[in-house]
Amino acid sequence: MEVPVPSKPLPYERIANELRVGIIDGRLAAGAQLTGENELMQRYSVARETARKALRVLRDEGLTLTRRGVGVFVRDARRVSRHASRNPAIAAVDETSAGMVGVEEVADNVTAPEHIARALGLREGELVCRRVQRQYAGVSTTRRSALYIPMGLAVEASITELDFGPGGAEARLREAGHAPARANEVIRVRMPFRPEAEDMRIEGAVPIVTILRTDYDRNGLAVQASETVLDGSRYALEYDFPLPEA
Amino acid sequence: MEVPVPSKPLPYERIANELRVGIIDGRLAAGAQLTGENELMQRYSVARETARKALRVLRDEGLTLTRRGVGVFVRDARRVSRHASRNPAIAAVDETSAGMVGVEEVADNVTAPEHIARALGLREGELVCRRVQRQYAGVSTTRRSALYIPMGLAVEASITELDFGPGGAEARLREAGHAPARANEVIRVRMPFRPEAEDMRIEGAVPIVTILRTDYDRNGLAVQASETVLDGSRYALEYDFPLPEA
DNA sequence: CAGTGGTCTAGACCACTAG
DNA sequence: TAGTGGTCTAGACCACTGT
Repeated sequence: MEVPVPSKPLPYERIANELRVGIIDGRLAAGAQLTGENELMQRYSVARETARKALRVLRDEGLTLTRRGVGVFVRDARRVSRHASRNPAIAAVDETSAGMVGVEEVADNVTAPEHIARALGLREGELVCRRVQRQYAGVSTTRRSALYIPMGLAVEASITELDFGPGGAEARLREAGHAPARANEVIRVRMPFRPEAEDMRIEGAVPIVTILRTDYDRNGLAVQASETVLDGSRYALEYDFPLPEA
Repeated sequence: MEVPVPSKPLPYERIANELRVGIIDGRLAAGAQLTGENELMQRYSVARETARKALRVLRDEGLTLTRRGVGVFVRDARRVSRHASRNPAIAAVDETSAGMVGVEEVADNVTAPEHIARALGLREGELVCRRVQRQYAGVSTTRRSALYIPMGLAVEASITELDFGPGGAEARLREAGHAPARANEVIRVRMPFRPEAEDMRIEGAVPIVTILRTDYDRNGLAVQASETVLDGSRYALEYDFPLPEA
């Protein structure tokens, strides 16, 4: 191990460390307010930017959440489970956040984006029926998703713009004999870009999870593909799957 | 929409935006060096900290990687696929990174941590056989994992410390009639803590993925549980699973 | 209004890397 | 040694929030 011993922590590191243990060991519970910049400056005899830097470390670790003009607070680390095999995958909408919860939804027909075309086995430029959803929980968006169905199938299953009918696209596909029998999901994780974070009203340093899902009917035909973006701090993703024999 | 128009971007935002589009549209390819602090100061007539702040935005978005004394560079966004149903789940070790690749491994017997005991259906304080792995790719650790097997099963399957035999624990369990038949995985995403990031030699703002996996034999007995920590920027996780009839 | 965090400056010193 | 990024200071002004 050529790891150099941490020797003497820098001022901002020392402050960050002390605050962090307070959070992790529970002395500072979720929602609790941290010592502010001004008091940190006095208590540790450091300059403004140094106190700020310490607080920035914690925010970058996703431990805190900053409210301008108010203060710095410990984040709520609770998560909602998303079980991929279930329908709907997200059973309960985030109960942790007070305030209104809802889903915004629009539908239209577009030419399939490249990666969606690939997932659905379509040729470039083919039409798909698209439904875009946006889920709110409290003040922030917790989920954004786009569902794509090949145009031919959509027509066959009587799926039209603006109205997927009772039970959603699932039910229509089922009625048309294309009930989804198995699915594939590809998960990617990354940090949101700044404009994106604002759009999703993501606060602090929170990773984003993107899920590209493809559903197949019992004949192996790709019947729908969806792309979902989740606030990574609010979900736990769960999968159940069989293992191959050999 | 009550979203206020961005009006006039702040100096640091403007700099960050210009650099970002350069990266996203490909003018600045992976590995390319960005304009440094000093030149940004002159080119935009801003102070040190302002130029630094612009660069920090990109680093926080996981787009760049900073090498002290050298410069700021565009990250390589390529990922390795981890297919949960396959064995091993990670087919190819990161081909993108030159340099040595390897796995460090130690095994011992310990009392099961609480969440592992829960996953394996053990009572608190029961013994498990543990194997800890650490995978390197180039300079950085790309994976850390701990595998737990109930002591009783480990004995039955002739799994001992320091030597899991050819084919690993899988093969031993199989021979003992406890071949894993299905698995459950729970995925969580978060930002690494500072000490943790140093330990994993994670550079820049990169989310971490933790996977808690439990394998069951055909009788539904939990035969092994594992906890894996991945550098979220380097992997794409893939799942294939059947969907329920109803 | 007082208190909070957000941005910015000008200048200093340090640590690391390469040629 | 020259050039890079990392830390820190002291002070300024702004924007937002609550009372």
